[in-house]
Amino acid sequence: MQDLLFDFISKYVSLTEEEKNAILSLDLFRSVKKGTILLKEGQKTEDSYFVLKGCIRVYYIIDGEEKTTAFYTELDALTPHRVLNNASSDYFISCVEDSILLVSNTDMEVEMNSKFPKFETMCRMLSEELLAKQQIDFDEFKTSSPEERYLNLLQKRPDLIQRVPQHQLASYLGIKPQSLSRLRARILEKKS
Amino acid sequence: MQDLLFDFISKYVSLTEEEKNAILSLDLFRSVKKGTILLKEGQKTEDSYFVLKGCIRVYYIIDGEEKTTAFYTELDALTPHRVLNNASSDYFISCVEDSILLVSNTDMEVEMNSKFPKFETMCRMLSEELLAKQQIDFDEFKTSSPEERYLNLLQKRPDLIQRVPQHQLASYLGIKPQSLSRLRARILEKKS
DNA sequence: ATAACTCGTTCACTTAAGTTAAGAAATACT
DNA sequence: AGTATTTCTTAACTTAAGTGAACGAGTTAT
Repeated sequence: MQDLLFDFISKYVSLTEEEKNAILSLDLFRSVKKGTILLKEGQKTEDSYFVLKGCIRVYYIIDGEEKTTAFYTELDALTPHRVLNNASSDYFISCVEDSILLVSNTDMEVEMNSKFPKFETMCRMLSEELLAKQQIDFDEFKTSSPEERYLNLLQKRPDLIQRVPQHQLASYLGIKPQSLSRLRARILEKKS
Repeated sequence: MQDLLFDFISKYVSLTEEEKNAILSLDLFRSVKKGTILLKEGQKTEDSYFVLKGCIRVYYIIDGEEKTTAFYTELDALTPHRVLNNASSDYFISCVEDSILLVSNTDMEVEMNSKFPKFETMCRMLSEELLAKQQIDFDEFKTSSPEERYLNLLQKRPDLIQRVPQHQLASYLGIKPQSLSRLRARILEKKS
């Protein structure tokens, strides 16, 4: 499990054994049961999550309805929004499956950043990469229809469609569960 | 114009006069005429833009149609996607108005990052902030209808609706120009 | 000044998503 | 096992967005 982490880090910077031990000594690994709510609406957590195994999701409750906006699976990093001024747009983070996560908080990061410049370099590279990826995802979302989004997801993250409830997937695609069912039936019809 | 830049930077790190001069000596300021295309589909520019005055937009051409996905105005930073493997999703950057931009490239950034740790800290903080903001924007987009998106935009960036052509705004909202016209008519009707 | 183009709006029609409701299938509960 | 709950699908109807076409206003070009 630790190897997964260090392999990931090695894509950005190379660590010495001492640095690896420094990270391990922070004791960041955490096992989380399916259904656990990591962050409730209104709470102000500064924790960041890195998924080693499993799946977590971000959702809002708007007019009493759950709206899922993101899924994070193996080797995905979730950095919180840290909503600045607007209090209304609060969200939840919950565990879709039993998962193994790496949990860090801001204080820890600030300390690591000042202690090891390497760490700051990695954080910069990682956020730049996440920003770029998210820009592409956002652009794709804007420029395609729900049906195209579904087909796109089928290509890029086929596992998600299996491991995640349909109604959560639906709002992730920006539609209602009923529309997703219909949309899938439509696609099957076209194929035949 | 330089003050705008240094005021912006001062939100993240404090610079000495020497550091300020180092930045100025890079000669990054650039005046750009309305309609200028800064990046053409297929080109591989590593330039980043920071808008001091004016407005630039990002768009794709899909099936012969322009799809605008982003507008950057005063004090917005545009970092390129640097599409990794997928060549098909290429985009354009063009000038909506006569603008004054700050243009930097990757080489420059790499040099500055290694020379001044402060600069790297600023870049990290900036990307983290941009990432968080974009996550919120993306979530809002996913969880709202075209009409809600328009009303939302009216609140948050009322200037955009004035300074940008309607058909560009439409695709930015994820709809066709005709739908935007209709939607606006609908809203006016409701008010009366 | 006229012609060509772009831009925004409107209309009629088509298509797809939202809504409400009902029922089947799978899961969790005790 | 049997009940309750959640999840998924289907259907009928409503609402809104997509499409194709037409029109006037404003802009650009010649």
